[in-house]
Amino acid sequence: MASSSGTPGKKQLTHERIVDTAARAIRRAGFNGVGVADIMKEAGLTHGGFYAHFESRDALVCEALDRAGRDSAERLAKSASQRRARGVGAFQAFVERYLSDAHLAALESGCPVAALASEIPRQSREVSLAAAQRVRGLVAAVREVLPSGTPPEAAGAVAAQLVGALQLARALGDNAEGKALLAATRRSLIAQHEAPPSR
Amino acid sequence: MASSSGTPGKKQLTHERIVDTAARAIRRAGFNGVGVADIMKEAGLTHGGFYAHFESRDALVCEALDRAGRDSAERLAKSASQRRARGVGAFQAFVERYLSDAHLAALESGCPVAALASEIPRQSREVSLAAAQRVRGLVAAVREVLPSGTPPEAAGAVAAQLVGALQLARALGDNAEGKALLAATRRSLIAQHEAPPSR
DNA sequence: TGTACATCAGTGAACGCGCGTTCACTGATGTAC
DNA sequence: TGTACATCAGTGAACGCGCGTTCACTGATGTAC
Repeated sequence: MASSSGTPGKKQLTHERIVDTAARAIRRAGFNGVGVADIMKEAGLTHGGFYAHFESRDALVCEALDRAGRDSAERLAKSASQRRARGVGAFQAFVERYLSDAHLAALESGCPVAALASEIPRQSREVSLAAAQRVRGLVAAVREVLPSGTPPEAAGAVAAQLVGALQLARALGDNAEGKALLAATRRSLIAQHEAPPSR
Repeated sequence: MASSSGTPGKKQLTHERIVDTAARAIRRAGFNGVGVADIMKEAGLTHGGFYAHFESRDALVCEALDRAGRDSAERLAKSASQRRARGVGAFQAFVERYLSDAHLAALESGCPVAALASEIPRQSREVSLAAAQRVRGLVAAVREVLPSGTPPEAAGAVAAQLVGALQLARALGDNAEGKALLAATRRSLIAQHEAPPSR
């Protein structure tokens, strides 16, 4: 009998590897842009074993969304906290990292909401519910860094601007045009929510 | 010999009907969510005749993007001008219509950028170039209604917020939660760009 | 300690299905004389 | 004016391909006695 809790076990490790691979793959290629066989191959397996790990492709996609959300939030928090250590406010640090040129280029390891948003309403109920949770997670993350004095309802509008800017910039291309849109959005957001005038 | 310019001719009429059908279909179902046969059927034809009208599926998608952009811009302008006739400023009218509950529900006839943005970087070169043009068109439309005094570079950031809000609201569902996000974004945008204090 | 058996993770061929694209054909319309 | 023929828009069967899913099987590991 394997350990039911505690250490992972071989199958669990494989399971996590598949989820991790899928989390990157769906951000890179879209919900329907990559097949079960591709994901398994990328994880170093053959496709036949897939259904020993997941009930369906959709079930994997749901797990992959969770993983992508957690993963991206972690990276973002880490990178933003480095910025805060240099005296930048929490909100500004978050915005500067979310709307960074690095995030523009990092589709595959970036925010899954930005990578997939317009496809969400077209997914199965199961998948779109999991994706809606990622949206709520992003809005909550924004709410936590809003400057004091900003009403918490503003979080949704800010999240919208973050997600939209990354998407429009990516649609324009990872070039001067896209980067200019990102930069303009950074400036707009930070100016709008800057600390009350020091006087 | 048919009229080379002027009146349409039967084939051209059919062509336009296919493009129109496709313009709605790709907004509803995504770039890859609807097949050639489905579109032809919806246009009242069989799929065999498709390649007499278009060189490839991608070629149709490009035409459909143009059509969707023009179509949506027209609706929006019309609806916003009605609002302006009642004394609302151009910027506010535009924002209120773009972020209306009606637009939230009208995926199929709404802004193609909001309907498709996150899929754009994954399309063929041909299609993603056509889609980037739609993004530029939207930014230009925003620029035209920016209140005087707002720097034109702000247009990209505003467009990002418009697109992002519609997408997040749709991801949350056409319900109270989605509508609340839309409403919060309307307020945020209008408050931020309101006419200079009347004094 | 050694043998026999059960379990388990993963393999690879096969299924039914829908896709984009091609092509030989049909029926209606227009033109030549 | 009437006949013969060319053109044209659209039809429907067929192609090769990739997908999600199923399943009989294999080889390694663990357990019983």
